[in-house]
Amino acid sequence: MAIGYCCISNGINIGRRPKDFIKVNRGMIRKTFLEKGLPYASELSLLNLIDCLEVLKYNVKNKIFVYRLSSDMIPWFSEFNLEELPDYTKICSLLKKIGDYAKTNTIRLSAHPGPYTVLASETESVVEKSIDDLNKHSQMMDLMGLDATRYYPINIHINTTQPTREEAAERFTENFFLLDENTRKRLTIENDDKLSQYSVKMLYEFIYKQIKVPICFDQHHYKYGPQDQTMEEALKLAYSTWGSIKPLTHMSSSRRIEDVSSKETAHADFLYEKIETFGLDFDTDLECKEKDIALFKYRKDYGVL
DNA sequence: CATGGTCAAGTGGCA
DNA sequence: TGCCACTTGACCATG
Repeated sequence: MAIGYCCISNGINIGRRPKDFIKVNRGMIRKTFLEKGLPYASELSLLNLIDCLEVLKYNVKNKIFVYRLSSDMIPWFSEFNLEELPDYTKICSLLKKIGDYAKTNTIRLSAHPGPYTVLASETESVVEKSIDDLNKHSQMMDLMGLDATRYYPINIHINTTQPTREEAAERFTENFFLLDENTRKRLTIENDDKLSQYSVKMLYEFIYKQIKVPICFDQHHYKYGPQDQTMEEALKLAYSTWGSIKPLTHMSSSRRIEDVSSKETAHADFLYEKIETFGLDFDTDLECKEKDIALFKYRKDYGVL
């Protein structure tokens, strides 16, 4: 099992002055985008991608071979196509470098578009934007030269249950076919942390059975989602959907351990429990606020690499 | 350089 | 009804 973290490295900036911070998610507010437009978006994208490569090098130095790419590397990407950026050529060559570096060093990259990506939305414009967003994630991976397989997954939640779980899931399976081919080959789906949303079993019944999209198991979400299986059953069912690809899972602890006033579904700074594998081999993203620092602590606390 | 108000997007749960 | 949470706080005007 290889363990990684998501998007932001906290450790890489220890000892650096704020102006020298390495970060992959420089952005801007709407007002600035309207004022400065594509040239500035291009400039920030370049800086983010340069730093992304630095983060990968830092990861290898620290024996971290699983890493989730930030979805915020290209600011305002919903508003233009990559080809429109003044630095398009440089951006392509950087993406290629990132992919080459990842492959040479066997880093497993993934992406996880967020709450605004609702492929199953009842609103047509939201579906269109979601398709565009997913295809753009896939396009970046294409430019990185990454295989279009679930070894480099683009993982999403269903993000809606309107008007019912079953109907939303059905829309998901229909809209799936509107995605670019490589996007479809990369897509995976994740269980939710709310009783009203999707358990692993529901994803399996409503979606996997129809379109064979593998299920990314989130152990923390499992605890707060519909309790229709034991954790072992849910993990094993999700595991069974990955075929020959090593499954990817998510792990985190409840923030309530650190702050009794916070919501139990919120994520903690660190992981406070050992990852239960039930004898299976899979990769894991730690979803902890302290990022790579949380990974180092986990290794130390549990004596694992 | 530090601080605090403000900030694209969709959906759902909670005070 | 408005805020929080979500895969991740960060931007930027001001002092």
